[in-house]
Amino acid sequence: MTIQHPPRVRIAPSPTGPLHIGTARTGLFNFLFAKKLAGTFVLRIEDTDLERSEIRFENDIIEYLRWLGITWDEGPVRQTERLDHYEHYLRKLLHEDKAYYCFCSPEKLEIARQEMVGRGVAPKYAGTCSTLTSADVALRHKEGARSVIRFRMPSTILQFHDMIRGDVSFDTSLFGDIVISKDLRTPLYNFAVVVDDYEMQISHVIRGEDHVSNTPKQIVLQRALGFSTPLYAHLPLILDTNRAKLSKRFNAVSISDYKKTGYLPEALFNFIALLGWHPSEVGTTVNISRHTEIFSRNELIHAFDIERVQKAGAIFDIEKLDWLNAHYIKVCDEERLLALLSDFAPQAWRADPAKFRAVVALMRERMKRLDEFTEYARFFFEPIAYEPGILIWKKSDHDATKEHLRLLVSLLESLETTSFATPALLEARVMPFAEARGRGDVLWPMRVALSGVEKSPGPFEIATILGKEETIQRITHAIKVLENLSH
RNA sequence: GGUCCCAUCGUCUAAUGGUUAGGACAGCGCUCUUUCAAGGCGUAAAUACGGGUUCGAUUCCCGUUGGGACCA
Repeated sequence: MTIQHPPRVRIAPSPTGPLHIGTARTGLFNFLFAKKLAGTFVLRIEDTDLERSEIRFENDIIEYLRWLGITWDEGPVRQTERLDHYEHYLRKLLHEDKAYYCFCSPEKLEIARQEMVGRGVAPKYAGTCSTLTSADVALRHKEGARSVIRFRMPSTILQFHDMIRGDVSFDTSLFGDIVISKDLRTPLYNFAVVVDDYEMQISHVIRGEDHVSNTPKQIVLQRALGFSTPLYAHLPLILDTNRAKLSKRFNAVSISDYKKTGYLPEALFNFIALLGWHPSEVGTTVNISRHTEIFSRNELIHAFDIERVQKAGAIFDIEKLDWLNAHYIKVCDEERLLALLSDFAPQAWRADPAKFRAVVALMRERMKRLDEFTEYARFFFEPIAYEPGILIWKKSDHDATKEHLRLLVSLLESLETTSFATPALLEARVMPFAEARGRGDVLWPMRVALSGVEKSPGPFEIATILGKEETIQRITHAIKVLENLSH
């Protein structure tokens, strides 16, 4: 397919909840599509549901879209600021008798619906009010009767082309006369979308698969209004591990949650882009190694092709996200990482900036998420407590361990402070002793004495950060602990 | 229930009529090693099923099964 003009695309989230991973994905694909083709990306806030829309959610959506690096060129445009436009087209449809007022009560409609479902028929409006004259309508309105506006659904087999799935067709007679607006100032979703997409000159509608059945309704509306029809692409859904639409009951679905647990935006961006899409191995100018899935923002933009997106839903696999995140933490700019960690490390840990920096440099290699830093790095900054038993290496015993630590302390005391400058330097000084007594016999208790945990970076890395004084103090303490244990 | 959509390793996917069905994550093994990670090397693992079309189907068509979405 060739695209002649730069496309105009949009995302249209409802501010009824924080930015959801699915909305972010739709936004991301629209963004990639627009950037690739030098098009325009519009952000539209669909806030016509006054009951559920909240400004804090709109702010959250905007904040986290930006955080992810999904930027738009126009907007945000709010539907509540466009009520005049909807009213204009509503009046036009009413005037042309393509829409009509319906006075049927919800109770009666519900009874009719139940009856049709009982017969195994697709429930649809019977058209009771479709024959009302304008005089009837005027009278009912004068009496104060409540009404909605329905669209006269034409009966046709409507076919449209989907950029991802190919041709899709629906029998519109199954829809019945749908409600398009509660009143002249309260348009419903399918109607408002049609007006907005037309007026904003949206050329490609890229949205979730949950909207496929709305598409024929919208196309019929476009035709009634004399609007052109954009091209459609319905993205497969992101699935939970139980293969159902991602739900907040089982997983974190808000982007803000991912930020809070320490995922980097570029990791999420990279990961989400690969959920349901993958660059072609050939035919692209981007250098895509066959052995990596780490792609920069620009690589993703250049390689993006909407027609290559998968048709089937994709399960959200957090393990892969973790792996990507670990990678991005490793290659993150140091100053930026230090700043990012401010949300995860107590202020007191920064009392000695050089020490904090050294700890970060060491721990960044083993973190999958930023929030792990809080736990992994704690022993560098706070008093440690541990089960005395873990000081003893599996192949050693209590007395030997105590003896090794005593000798180690005197060795360390004899060293110049400069020996603690780098792990390599310290290692050169201590290793001969460790070799003589058995590496594990010395290194294991040394490391545990310094860290208080069974799993940690190496003893020399820790000791050089702690410094000579603190190192000796912790080992001395460990010896005391062992002595108390034997009594 | 009706309508629509979908189906390659556990997961994300590559291969659009001809490949020993490739990669990534996770797993497992080895290596490194004082521990845990990381790294390096290696390994296991898939075309849902049944019919066609074709010299040849992961690939095209039909059906079955399974899954999902939407409408309620």
